[in-house]
Amino acid sequence: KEGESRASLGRERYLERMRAFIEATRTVILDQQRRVGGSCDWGRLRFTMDEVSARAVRVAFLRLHEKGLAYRTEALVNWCPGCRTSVSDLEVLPTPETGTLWSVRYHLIDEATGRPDPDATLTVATTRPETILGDTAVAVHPDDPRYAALVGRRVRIPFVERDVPVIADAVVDPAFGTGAVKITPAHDHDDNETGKRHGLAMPTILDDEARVTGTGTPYDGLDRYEARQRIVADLAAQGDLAGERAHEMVIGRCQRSNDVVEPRLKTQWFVRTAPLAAAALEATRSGRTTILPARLEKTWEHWMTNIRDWNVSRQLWWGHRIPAWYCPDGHATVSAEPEGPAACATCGRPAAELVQDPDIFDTWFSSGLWPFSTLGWPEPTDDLARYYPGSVMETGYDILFFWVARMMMLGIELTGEAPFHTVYLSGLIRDPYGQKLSKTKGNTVDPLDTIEVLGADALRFALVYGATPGNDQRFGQAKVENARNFANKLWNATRFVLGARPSTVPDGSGRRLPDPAHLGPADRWVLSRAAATIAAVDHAMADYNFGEVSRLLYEAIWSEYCDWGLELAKVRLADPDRTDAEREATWWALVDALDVYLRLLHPVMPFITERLWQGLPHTDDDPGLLIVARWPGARARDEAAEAEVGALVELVRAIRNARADAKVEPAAWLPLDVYVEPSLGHALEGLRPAIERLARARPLRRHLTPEDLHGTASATGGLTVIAGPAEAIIGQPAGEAGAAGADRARLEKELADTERLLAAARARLANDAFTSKAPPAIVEGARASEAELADQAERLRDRLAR
RNA sequence: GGGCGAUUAGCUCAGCUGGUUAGAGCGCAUGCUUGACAUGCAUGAGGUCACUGGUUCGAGUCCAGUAUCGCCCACCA
Repeated sequence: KEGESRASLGRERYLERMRAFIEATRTVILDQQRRVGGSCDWGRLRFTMDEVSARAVRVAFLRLHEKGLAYRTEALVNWCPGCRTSVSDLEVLPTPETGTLWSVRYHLIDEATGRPDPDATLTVATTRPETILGDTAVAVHPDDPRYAALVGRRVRIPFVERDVPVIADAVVDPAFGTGAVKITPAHDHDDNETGKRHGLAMPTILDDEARVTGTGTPYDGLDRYEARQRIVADLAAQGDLAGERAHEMVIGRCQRSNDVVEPRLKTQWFVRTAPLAAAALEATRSGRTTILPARLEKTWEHWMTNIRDWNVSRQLWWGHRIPAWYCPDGHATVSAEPEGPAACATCGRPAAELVQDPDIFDTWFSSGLWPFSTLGWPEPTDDLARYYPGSVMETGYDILFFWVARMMMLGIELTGEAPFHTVYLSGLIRDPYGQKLSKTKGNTVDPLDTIEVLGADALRFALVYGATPGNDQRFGQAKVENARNFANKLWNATRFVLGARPSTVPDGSGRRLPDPAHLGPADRWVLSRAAATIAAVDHAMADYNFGEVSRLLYEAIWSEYCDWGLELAKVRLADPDRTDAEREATWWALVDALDVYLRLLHPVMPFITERLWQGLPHTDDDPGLLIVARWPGARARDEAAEAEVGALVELVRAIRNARADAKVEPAAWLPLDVYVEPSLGHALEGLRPAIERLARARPLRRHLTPEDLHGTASATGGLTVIAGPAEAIIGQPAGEAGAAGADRARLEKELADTERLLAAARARLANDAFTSKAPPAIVEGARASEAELADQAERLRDRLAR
């Protein structure tokens, strides 16, 4: 609630609030579930706070501690004064800001008198003057001639009146500021390292809320920023402020509270990451775990090789409490038992005298155990044996380090096996303007709102459709609408198929496969395209290319199955010349292909495919639920049928183009005749009714021969169409003249295009380098293409000559 | 400072190991109450694949460099 914080509530009321929150969340989820239907076993869906995973956390920590991989020490940690807790390196966000760089004069100590020399000064540059109070040295670069003589001398720190040495350290950049750096080992990561190298004292001068403390100066009790102002003013007053200027810098802010993080010395628990990271690296390098996309493996390598020890202590209240108990002498005992150890492991003091660490674990510590703690680890449960290690971890690349890295490190250490063989990293969803979704910007999308309007399948399909591994995608309503339209298309296609059942197939009859003996070319084409789609989808799936999977299915279902398959089937089903057996075969082919598509699409659109699939005829051994139905196996394609229908598609498209070009009334049914080259003639002959229907033409009583094919169009004022191995003449409706000229112009343009391509093809083939160096298959393809173009050009010329 | 990604149609994006004329959706234009679907159908316009150079018979694709945008990592006070 607004205005309530961990600090204002106190521990008990805080925890009470949190429990209430979780209960409320649970109510919402249950309510959703009730609306959607289905059931949920709450016994198996537990928050990680419950006793099962709590035990996993304690045991994990105990094991790490026993191996010396968890240790407690005073070290510099990132401290958020707002949250009053330490945070991990990853939770500190570097934020560019304009600050001030002040130059401050420190007075050198006159070695003779032991007093500061009023005239001899060393000027240091700092963005944080308040930390002067914690300075224990001034550092210069060892090779800096300006300061060579000063190394080893002492300067006086103002206000605290402390004398500190001038030291030489290569960390100093002589070109920055004055080339002299004040060293505050307790409040800066660099300075801390320098301090350790030189054995400097590390006085802490800021308390938990970032107020100055323990300096013995009047600044004690002031907030850090107030102290900064006062110190700058006081330095100026006493003439020791040498200058100030604006300075672009990067400041660390707390991911949660946005407060400026202060490095502080704290006694905390750490996990030694070097050996864990080495094992995680070994897993990826050996290929036992693969990171996708592969380029992110580089990032992973870099991070894992530069990782620092992990501070796991948090001074928060909601979380797994660290299972360490301390005796009055400060000995730490780690125990996996909830009530703690019976006695101090070091000195044997009884449990009654021990006090548990008040801190809790970093949330990613327990999350890092998730792949096995959820399966009952450390108990050797059946679930663990069966489901660990897992297979694929899918998550956004933004938590590769936060979560995946921790799961890998802890998983390998505690179970001996990497928790998954593949890490698939998806991109992030951005808003339509490319902005990162964020609550503060208010550009977040509630999926439930989208689902309410356009459906869960549409949302899911849209997200998968746009996904390329590791690449962000902009997300807008339009994409979901397109996916919704696709769902609608699928729905209607299924409705059509079910409604087109031949009367000779009894309602409710079991599933049958189409009888090959009675299939027409269009039917064989439908089945062949389904076979091709199975292969393509399998291939894309194996590559984790889910975007490609959805694109393949969209294309196959909409542009092939619906646009041509169903249209061709309509003709055949309505054709009085076909036998019942043929109509049945056609229908069963439609059902079969639809069944395949629904199965393939199910992972991407689970709800609608399930619903539609259940309405299809089934065999006795179908499970009745698509979600557990078999994935389609590989099938043979029918090259001949694909060529035949391919030619049909080409011809029909050409006819439609010609009609559109000539602006023939769409409603006009033109007389049509088709001449097909003998090689394909027979099959297209069988598809004649389909061509007529799809081209909106009606049959001519007399079929044309090659001889009178030429001449008919101009004679009748009709249109000539030449497409691949087929030619067609469509006649003008009576009373409409003038198309002959348009027909001629169109054919001339087509001839020009064809000749341009033909010239290019011939030039390529005339190039010896091409024919000698290109692979034979490519050259063959070029030859075939050249022949085809030459033929086409020849026919167009012939046509125009008459 | 280091590393990585992106740059393809007006917009959002595909384009797998280089191979004939570079694709989709949306948008746009024209026309359609086609007995599954107007959440649809048909047809069309629209691209020097950021730039420069290189490798190759052949480059959106490979290499080098440049520019712009973005992300990650990093101890410049």
